[in-house]
Amino acid sequence: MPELPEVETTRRGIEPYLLGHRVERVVVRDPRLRWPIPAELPDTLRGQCIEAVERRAKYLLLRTRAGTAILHLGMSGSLRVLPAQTPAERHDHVDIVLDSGLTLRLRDPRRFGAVLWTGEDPLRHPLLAKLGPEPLTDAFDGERIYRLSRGRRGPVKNFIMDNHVVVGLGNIYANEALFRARIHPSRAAGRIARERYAKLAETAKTVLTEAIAAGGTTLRDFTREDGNPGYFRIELKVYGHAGEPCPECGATIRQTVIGQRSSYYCPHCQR
DNA sequence: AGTGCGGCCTGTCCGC
DNA sequence: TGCGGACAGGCCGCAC
Repeated sequence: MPELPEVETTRRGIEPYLLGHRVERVVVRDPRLRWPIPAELPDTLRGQCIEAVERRAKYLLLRTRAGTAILHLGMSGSLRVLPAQTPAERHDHVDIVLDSGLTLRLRDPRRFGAVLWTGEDPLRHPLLAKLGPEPLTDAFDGERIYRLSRGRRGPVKNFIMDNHVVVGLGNIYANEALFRARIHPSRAAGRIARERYAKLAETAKTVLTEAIAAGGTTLRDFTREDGNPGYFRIELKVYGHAGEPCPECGATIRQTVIGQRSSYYCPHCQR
């Protein structure tokens, strides 16, 4: 599923094809995403020039003078840039056709994604207004999460995956960041020292930065039919490695369920 | 306010 | 070989 690094790589991949281009038409083949695609979106977006392609958390923002399209890829969504006449396949739900003859095509088999529209400041949109800081900015640091964590009794893994605390730490990168910080995923968030949170903020930044860099080096050609976003081949040290030896100490990596999510950790390194 | 969890979806994999 | 069922997962929104 697209996590923050994939979304950021997608943003960088599609941006050159969108920026400064006018929307010729919008084709909605299936409006049934997480929320229905607003019926008026095609008419509203048509004729608009795309002035910016931004990302906030895992939302992509296509800014125009009239308003902003808000896209989310959910778990299975992907965006590609194709010649507009390329036949749509199964699960290709939306086309944003540009004056260049290319189209931005959204595919989302599981339809957990979203395409919304707002005429106001998108950062004030209900879905975005209460989000925590971006993980790769100075607003996210150990001090902040240490403060927010006081009194929290739930597992630290749930805590750092909470979008009000920090955005963009999905299941995979939460597992990896906790491993690198040597923190046990089910430890109560409120019972972790300040210095350990400083370390966690640092490892979270590092793992996300590495993943974005990997996305850059393996950058798919977004204009190609097979330019299909997938997992980045960064080296995941614990995620998906249950039963294998820990790369640090050789103990067997364990898998458990925390907050209804698969969690991987080294029982020896992580406390 | 914090926490837990149901629900939305479909492709993939497993066991029978 | 076919088929049912479990599983995966972001994240909203509700219940406690």
